[in-house]
Amino acid sequence: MAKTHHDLDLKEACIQAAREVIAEQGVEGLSLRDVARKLGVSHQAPYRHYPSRDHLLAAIMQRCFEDFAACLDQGAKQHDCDALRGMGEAYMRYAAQKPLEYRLMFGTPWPEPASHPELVRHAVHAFGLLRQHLHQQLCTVHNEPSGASALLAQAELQALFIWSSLHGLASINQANVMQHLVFSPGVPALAQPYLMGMVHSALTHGPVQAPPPPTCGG
Amino acid sequence: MAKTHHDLDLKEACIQAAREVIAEQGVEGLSLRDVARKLGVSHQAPYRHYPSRDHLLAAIMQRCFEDFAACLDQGAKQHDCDALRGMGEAYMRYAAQKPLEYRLMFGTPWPEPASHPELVRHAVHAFGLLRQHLHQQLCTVHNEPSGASALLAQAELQALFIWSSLHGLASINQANVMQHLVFSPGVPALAQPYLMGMVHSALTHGPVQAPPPPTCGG
DNA sequence: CCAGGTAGTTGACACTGTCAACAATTCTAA
DNA sequence: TTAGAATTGTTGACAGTGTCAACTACCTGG
Repeated sequence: MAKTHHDLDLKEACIQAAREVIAEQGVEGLSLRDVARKLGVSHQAPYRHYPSRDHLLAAIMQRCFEDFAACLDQGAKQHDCDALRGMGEAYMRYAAQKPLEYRLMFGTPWPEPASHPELVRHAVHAFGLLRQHLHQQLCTVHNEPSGASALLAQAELQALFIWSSLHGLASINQANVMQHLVFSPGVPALAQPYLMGMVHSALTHGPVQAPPPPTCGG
Repeated sequence: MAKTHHDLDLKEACIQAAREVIAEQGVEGLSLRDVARKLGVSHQAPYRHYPSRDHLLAAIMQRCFEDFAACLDQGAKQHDCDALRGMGEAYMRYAAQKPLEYRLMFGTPWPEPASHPELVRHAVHAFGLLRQHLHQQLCTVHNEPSGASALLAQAELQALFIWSSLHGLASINQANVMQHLVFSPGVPALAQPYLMGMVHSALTHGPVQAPPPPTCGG
């Protein structure tokens, strides 16, 4: 009885076990055979449920994106007087607390995307949360209907800017270079609030337009 | 004659060949045995010059950081009426033109850093260029001696902000998610100049300080 | 009772990084 | 000049991986 059913489906158990391995050793340390051993089944058993290692990885990444989006959503609601800041802090919290999952989502070359449309859907959804929020906010401020496409484009630019800054800091924070840079005292702790203040400032004041590149004197 | 000397040292030829493989297939596709085959030597020959695959990788990453730093330097000099913008554009150009090298430097888990101090040195140097430039600029503006430590800390915060934004955008641009996001027309092309304008704006106006988190109403 | 599908097993293959032992070449010192 | 040592490269092995193919146990519908 217990031998055939592994108390969960093997399909689900694979994801579970693989996520544990990844959370301990990172993606590079994940091998299907390890997962199989961990579950006490033969090295080919997982292949009954996932056609290849990449498919299992895709399934795991999908779960991570779900978690991540939920985390952003919760951050936005919790900090509801400034939902944008709430999302931003939730973003950085997730990256700090689950560095290997974060790396898996944003730092690992994806498996063939064509064969994993579900994964793409979930990934796009997470970005959509940010874009949607910014769009709505812009429409409220400008007092225009939410169909205005100029505002949508602007919201997308803002979203890309915010996303870039946050992702950049998160990514740099867990990069190995960071541990070897020597900063003035207090700088590492101040980096995140400072960056969020700068982002806020840029959103408030708008961009400074670039001077035309060829001639330098203005 | 040619058989023993491979017209370059084998040591150098390994780096060369490996960089080609990486530029074609990425780090994941790199195998020492492939390199050896490509050079027409036995699969163990590279081991005479690099104790392990990681050591070869470290040597390659070091070269990439040298190239990268040189690229930033040149960008700063070329665009000398606004050296900061020059560096920024050089940064993004490098990331766009050599995505796999960029990924190798900033997106790959490093080999044991303790055993590769040279690599660390070169990596730190690239960041130092940015920090140093900002520090100097701040000192000029504030008319203070360049030993002032408060200004150094501020320069470091600015450097981290700039670096985060640029790295974030570069990283997102080559992330697989990006290809599947649907944007309003013109947005992808505008993303980089917009972001640089926002960064410029934030540097001009300074950060907006975060409200205290616990109570929301101001 | 039996055919067929599902889930899991065993065994093989090509590939990887790495260790050990061996050969050839070059350098060095008497 | 020559003997020994060091450098450099080769061959062969081992454990590990992902994956294909063939085989077995089970459960289910007719």
